[in-house]
Amino acid sequence: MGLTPGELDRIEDVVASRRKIKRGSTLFRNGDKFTSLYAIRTGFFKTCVASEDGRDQVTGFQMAGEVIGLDGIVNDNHTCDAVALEDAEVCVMPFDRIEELSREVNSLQRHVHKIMSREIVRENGVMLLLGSMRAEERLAAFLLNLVQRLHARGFSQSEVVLRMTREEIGSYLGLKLETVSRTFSKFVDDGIIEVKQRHVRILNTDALREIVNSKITT
Amino acid sequence: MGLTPGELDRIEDVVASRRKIKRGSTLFRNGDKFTSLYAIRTGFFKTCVASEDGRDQVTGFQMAGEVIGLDGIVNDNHTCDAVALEDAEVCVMPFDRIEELSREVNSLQRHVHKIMSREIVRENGVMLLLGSMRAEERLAAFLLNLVQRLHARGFSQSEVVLRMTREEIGSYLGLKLETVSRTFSKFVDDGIIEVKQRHVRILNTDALREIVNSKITT
DNA sequence: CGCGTCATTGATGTGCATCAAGTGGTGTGG
DNA sequence: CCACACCACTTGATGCACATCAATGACGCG
Repeated sequence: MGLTPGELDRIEDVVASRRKIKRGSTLFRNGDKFTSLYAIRTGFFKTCVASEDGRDQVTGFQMAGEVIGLDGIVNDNHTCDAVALEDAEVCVMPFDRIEELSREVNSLQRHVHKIMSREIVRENGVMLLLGSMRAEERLAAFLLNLVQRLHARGFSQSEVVLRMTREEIGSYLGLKLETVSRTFSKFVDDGIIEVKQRHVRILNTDALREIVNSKITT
Repeated sequence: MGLTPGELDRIEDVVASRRKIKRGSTLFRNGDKFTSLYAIRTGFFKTCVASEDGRDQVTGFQMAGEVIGLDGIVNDNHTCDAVALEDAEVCVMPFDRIEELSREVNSLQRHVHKIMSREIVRENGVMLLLGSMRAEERLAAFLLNLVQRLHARGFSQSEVVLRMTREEIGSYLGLKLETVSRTFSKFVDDGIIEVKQRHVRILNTDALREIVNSKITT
């Protein structure tokens, strides 16, 4: 990332400790005091927000190398829950330490800004998805995004083991779990993917891509 | 905001110039090189993203005192369009200058982080809206949010002049313009608001609030 | 004054939600 | 080691909220 060895040392300084989170338990919850950002070392998380009346929305799925907790900065309180979907380990990075160090290390400062901006852009994309896409388009976009991120981490481009339930996928995509299930089945019928439980194999990436950007085509 | 006079001087230093934008023209566009953030002095903007196939989604409406351009940081390119919905003026704040100064002025650094985090939290809320609310709930939430922000700027709590078309509201809320129009009409029938063109008067704020958080009630 | 843009309202269609039944995989305790 | 219970998932039948299509009306601007 273009850092001098000296800078690298400083960056490691932002990690105060590590923390293990069991599958199903939360790293932080809505209302919790904000102190730190968390870099995921291993494992898989979802973040979700809830409204007073009990509605619930998954706002993202995060994997190794990604940072969560940015929502807490503005009010010194977290506004969403971060739940581990499998046993996980995170680096705890106290935010005041991050701010302190990023005053000295330009590249760290830059890095922090980019992480936050990237999250804003990602959410813009989700808004586009939720606001204007149909069920098939949403699921296709979801699958493509997932394999792309996994591939960047050295995993297969065509095989995914979903860490989340159909209901969680549905919540993220603004669909009901039955619709998610039916749409998976349709993709299978069309020969685009194979599904066995949570194992998904993508047979035709281009077909998925076509589904995503085509309002007209079935 | 708890700044010393010296710090205040430094903060004004981030403003390189001002720029006027005519109604209907863009402050920046998807693909434009990112150089600066913009603080809105006067006027009203929308930001919108587009997908390759021509789909279009309004991602936010911004008014005086708010900052736009954060989407450009991550890739040094803007990923959305910012369009003035009325004649506007912005402060141009070159981002490298912001980074430079925020290394020296802690409160500025903190401020920048909060602005970005606030945007992330706002978008989380929009995702909840798009993913789980019905048309009436969406529009009620939209109106409440709008008057709340206007009220914080010294305007009426009960009267709004909409700066955007029904279509733009619909795009933001994931609805078609006809649905927005019909929902306005329903609120009028129910005695919750008065509508005359783009002038909206809120007669019963509590009713709007009830609509927002109640999955069950009609 | 006439045209273009924006908004309203009605009639009809459809994509997804909802309700409901059944299957299969997994984990647990007898 | 098997029986049972539980949960996630699939699939079908039906309904509804919103989209779509279409006609008309109200401003505002040149």
